[in-house]
Amino acid sequence: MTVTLHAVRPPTTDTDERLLDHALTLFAEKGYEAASVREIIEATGVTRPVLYYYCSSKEDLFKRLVHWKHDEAYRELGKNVNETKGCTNRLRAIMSGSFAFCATDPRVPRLMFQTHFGPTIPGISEFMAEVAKLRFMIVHQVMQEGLDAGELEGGDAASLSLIFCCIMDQHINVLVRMPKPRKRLTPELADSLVDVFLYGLGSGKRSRVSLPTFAADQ
Amino acid sequence: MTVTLHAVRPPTTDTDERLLDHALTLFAEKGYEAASVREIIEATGVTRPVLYYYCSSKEDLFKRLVHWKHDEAYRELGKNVNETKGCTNRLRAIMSGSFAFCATDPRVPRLMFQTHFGPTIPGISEFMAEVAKLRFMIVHQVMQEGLDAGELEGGDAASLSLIFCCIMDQHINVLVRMPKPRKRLTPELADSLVDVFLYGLGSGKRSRVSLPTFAADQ
DNA sequence: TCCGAAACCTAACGACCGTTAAGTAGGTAT
DNA sequence: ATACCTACTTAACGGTCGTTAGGTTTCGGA
Repeated sequence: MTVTLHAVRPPTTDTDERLLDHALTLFAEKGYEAASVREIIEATGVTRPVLYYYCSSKEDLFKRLVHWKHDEAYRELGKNVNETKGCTNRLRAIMSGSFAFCATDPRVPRLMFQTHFGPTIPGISEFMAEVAKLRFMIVHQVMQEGLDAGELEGGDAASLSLIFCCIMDQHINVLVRMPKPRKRLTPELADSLVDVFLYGLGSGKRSRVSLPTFAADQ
Repeated sequence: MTVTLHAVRPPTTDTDERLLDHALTLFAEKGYEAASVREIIEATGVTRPVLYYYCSSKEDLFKRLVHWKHDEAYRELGKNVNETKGCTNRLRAIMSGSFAFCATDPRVPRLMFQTHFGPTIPGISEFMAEVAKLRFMIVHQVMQEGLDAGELEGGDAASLSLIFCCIMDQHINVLVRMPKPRKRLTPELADSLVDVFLYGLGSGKRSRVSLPTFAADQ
């Protein structure tokens, strides 16, 4: 049981895709546990065994859905970052690119974050941690380059990445739950938040920040 | 149904308190929905009607528990802030005070954040939003004072509070899920994160940050 | 000594959950 | 025509959930 399917299986038929899409809507709205397969198949307009015809279980349905949407976002983000030069610009690309993707379909970040930050669900939480790690590594690499190039200072790449992701993810997480997230997750806000990350919000004389080392173990 | 009990009802008997404490453990570990009343009463060593003797429902059990622990933290935090003068020092007091409280009993932040950021649960999510707002208002007031005193600049009090809470809450949320959170949520890290908030992590010349206005409506 | 409230028990209730056994319509290759 | 695969159907299965009806013990006050 709970065999991880590493192979990505995008939707094959129209019914299949509608099933995944309605699953996205309901999972994003009520969470993995609270959204029942009965609701999903009812919204899609099919019967229950149809779902089990395309997916081996509810867990498999969820993973197919996340893979489907995540790969889309991940490909786009990676491309944007590679086309950009310099740490600051790359951070802006990550932040505004993520904002843009989340603004186009708020269901995706709603599902991602509430599953990632919500209660532990056996089989699901580990999967989401893996998915989140992929995105974190992009940020981590940009931070390391920024430190090596002398554009950043004050801590190791892991600490800096954590702070950056705190600001980015929580803004998405909070704003996407408010009305009209499209009006809130703007490129202007993204650029300003990168500025906050780089220069802070104090009016006083610039001080040298020195974060404690981030210990992965212990 | 779902009548909000505004009156706080702290534990009355030993059994009552043990019930709330084991509920905290299980809610923090598995989440509100996944932790069943059967598990809670089993861990406590009583039978099911005992739970319904002290609480009118599972939802009431949860709210009593959150009130119990939150009031404790809230009183302590408010006292620490009032004893401190100056925006920077107050922010340090909030951050390190929150870190200290969360380090003493990681179950509390685990329950708080996973319920607040997790999937919407009717009756519970609204309650948690109210609870979270109390803490946010403390931060908001300190930010407003900092702006008025000229210690802060670059945005309105709501935007600044959101950024500060992003950094603080997500660090708690992430670190409290890792092993030995007591070793991670240190006063040193708290002070450093306040420095990051004030001065940023860029090595370049100080730039003036200007966040877009935070619109509560629209 | 009797009473009643507080603190507990046993034993079910109905509702919903994820899942599946078994069968069928429709197209396609042999 | 027949065998076969895909895409679906009806109708249940066993399990867990939150909750409660109704009875028992304990014990301080009248």
